[in-house]
Amino acid sequence: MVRQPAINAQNRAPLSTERIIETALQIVDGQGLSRLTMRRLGDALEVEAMAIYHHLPRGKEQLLDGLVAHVAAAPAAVPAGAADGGWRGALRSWARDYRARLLAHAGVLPLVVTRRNPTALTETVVSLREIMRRGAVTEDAAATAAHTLVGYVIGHCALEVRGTGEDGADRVVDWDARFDAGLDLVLTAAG
Amino acid sequence: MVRQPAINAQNRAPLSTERIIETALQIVDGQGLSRLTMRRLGDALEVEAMAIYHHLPRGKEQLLDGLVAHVAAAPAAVPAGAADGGWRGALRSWARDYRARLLAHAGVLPLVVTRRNPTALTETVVSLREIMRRGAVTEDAAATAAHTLVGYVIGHCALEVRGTGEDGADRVVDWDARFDAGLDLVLTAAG
DNA sequence: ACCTGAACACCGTTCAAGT
DNA sequence: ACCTGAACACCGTTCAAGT
Repeated sequence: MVRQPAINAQNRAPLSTERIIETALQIVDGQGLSRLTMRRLGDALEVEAMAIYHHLPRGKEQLLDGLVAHVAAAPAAVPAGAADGGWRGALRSWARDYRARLLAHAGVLPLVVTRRNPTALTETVVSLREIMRRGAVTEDAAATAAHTLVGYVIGHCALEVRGTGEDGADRVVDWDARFDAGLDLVLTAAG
Repeated sequence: MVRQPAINAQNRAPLSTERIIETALQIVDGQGLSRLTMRRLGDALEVEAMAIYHHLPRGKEQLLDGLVAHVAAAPAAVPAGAADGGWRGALRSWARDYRARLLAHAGVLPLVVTRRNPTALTETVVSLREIMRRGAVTEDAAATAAHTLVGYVIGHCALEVRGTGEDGADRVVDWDARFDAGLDLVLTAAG
């Protein structure tokens, strides 16, 4: 048995920014955003809370920014060649994936919505515009449609996690179907 | 001079739920959501923080719910007769007003997005569906379009306050124009 | 370099007490 | 009925100290 450099004297994996962010996301997903505290995060990492500051000098602000970057940065894949469904199909499947991602981490949605984190959503919007530009959509129309699409996806997810309850208590809303229907409206109008 | 029942012995207007909510909104608009604390709110109301609990027994939770209800509950006006622009025009002007409202109170946007507050958005969604039903849109299409529209408006506002910055540092985005353009896409597709 | 421990200035909330 | 004051169990963060 030679030494294992990834394990320190206390037999624990050493702290890393990535492990901190992932553990924080577990807490948010499991217990909600309000239960994410530096002290609890320290406990989950089996470390004193203050150790976190060594990896995230800006403290909790930086932690929350990291969470947003981790879930909101999901660029769309540019379809290889003339893929089936064309650029609309590529945008549709991106939108479905992105929605699934946001709903899986609904606790961070308020952060995604209002944290001023340029890089996180920027890549995503740029990738959407690129897909449309290749689909021969004019630059202006692509810019508008990209914002419309991202706005729709985020906004609809927000409605879903809130539950608008406009059908009374008993009638159930089929959110999957409703999302797809609204997505069709947006994609049909784009370009 | 007869007695002024609205002024108490300490020469202050008595506390009321409405005055509490409005003062809280002023703090959020002026200093941001993170600076809204019960103690600071008490200071602004010239009262001990604990006095607030007499009017809002559920404490800060109830306070935040009140803020959401105050800014997010804005039903659309049903157009009198066959107004100019028809139902699309009514929805368009509602959307513009609603956006202005959300941007004026951007600090509460994260609360609007994720607080489980049925009544606040429910009235709004119902009023939108009602307008479309009168415009001879089928019930299913109206339900979908209402969610699409509200989702778009909220999501777009979220993008605006974040600032996606996808055009680099110098090129400025005309958010007003972009919102209107996206709104046209959604309204054209609806019905 | 990486982590700890004690300390500071805050939080939200309870509860008994005042008027 | 309405508000106060002290107290409790938490926060995020700084800073000197340990290894």
